[in-house]
Amino acid sequence: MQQQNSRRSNRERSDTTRAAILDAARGLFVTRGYADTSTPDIVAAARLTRGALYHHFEDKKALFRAVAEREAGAVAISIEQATANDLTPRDALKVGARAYFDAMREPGRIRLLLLDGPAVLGKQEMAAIDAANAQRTLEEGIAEAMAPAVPGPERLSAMASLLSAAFDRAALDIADGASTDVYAETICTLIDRLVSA
Amino acid sequence: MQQQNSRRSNRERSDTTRAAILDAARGLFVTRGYADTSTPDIVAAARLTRGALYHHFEDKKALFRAVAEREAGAVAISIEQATANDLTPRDALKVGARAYFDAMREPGRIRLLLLDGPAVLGKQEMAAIDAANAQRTLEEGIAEAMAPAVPGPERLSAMASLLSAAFDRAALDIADGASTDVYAETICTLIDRLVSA
DNA sequence: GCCGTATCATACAATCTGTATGTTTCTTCA
DNA sequence: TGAAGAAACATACAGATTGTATGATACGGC
Repeated sequence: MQQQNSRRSNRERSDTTRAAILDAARGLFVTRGYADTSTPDIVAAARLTRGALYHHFEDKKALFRAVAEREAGAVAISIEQATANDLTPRDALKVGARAYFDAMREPGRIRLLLLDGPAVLGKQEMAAIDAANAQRTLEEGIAEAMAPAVPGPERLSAMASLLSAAFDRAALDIADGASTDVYAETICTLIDRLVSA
Repeated sequence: MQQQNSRRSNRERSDTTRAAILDAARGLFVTRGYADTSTPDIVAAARLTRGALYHHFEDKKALFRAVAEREAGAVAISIEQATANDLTPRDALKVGARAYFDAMREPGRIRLLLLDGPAVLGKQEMAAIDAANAQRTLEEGIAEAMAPAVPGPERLSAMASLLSAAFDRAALDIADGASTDVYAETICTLIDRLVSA
């Protein structure tokens, strides 16, 4: 006889508490930053205990990694949706940039992905999280847009990295009050001139 | 009767211990990162005690700020020296970029100024530290190089910010093993195309 | 030479992280 | 179905860290 509704499968229990911890952690990481957020505060916000946290995550850094991965995934999905229509490679770059700016306006993503992320996880790991596909897609986009005058792989990779850095900085400046339109236009001219060799 | 050479002025005492703390802190911040460096470790490396540290610096963050400021100042001097000769505005941008890459190869500067800095001090304060003059010089350089087709102040500021972000990313990638020459050339073409409106 | 202050050392309280251990709930299988 | 075992979670603990408060020593002005 299973008592009313208090009987839940282990999988179900794990999923809900894991999600609760992730949500609470995201909220605190965003408002206070990673360093100034304590695990007691996180579990208090999630109405749990530190036992649950350390059962689901190896340590505080692993929890942050999970939060950052989830956030980066959401950003990636937004961009994919925006560039799903068949566009010219050059327009895909521009539309993708605009979609990235819009996605990064979601409060907290700047701090999570561009400020705390690199410091907490290191540049390598952070790049692996969001650029696993982004870097490759960017390279492909640039290559197609510049065809047939495609630069060598090293130059291409460098161009993609620099362009992605410009995207990040644009998102940062926009979050600090700069005009999205001005930056979108500036990025567009940047793409145009970069591509029109 | 002043005992042999142990008599030093207060100013002298302060300067040496302050420098010792800064040096020790820099070394540890660079190798372990800000978060994984403890104040006991810092003062142990400086052969002092935490009392001295908290006498000279308000807290750990203030110490980091002092270290970062000193480092950013050194970078700025390197760039100024490199661009001191009278060059065309466009060449000044290119030479300055190259000087920046070289200056940032000094071990630890990447971590201090580009990774930990923004996370610990925030984007605003970090920008105030290194871009106080850099941003303005960059804008002037771009404006002169693009003359007479100078864009409006908003666009100009955006271009300078994006270009500076590209510089930073280039320094990061170079620190991760990318070729300095490839990135220097890529930055040069980027400048050429951006400027030749 | 003495008193106030700056410099630095030591001691302390509060907090946090990670782990170890205990308790409850679910799952499996005989 | 009913233990036995494992998973999920709570509690307790040890070590370390930060910032402050207090104490000792060296310097500076009168």
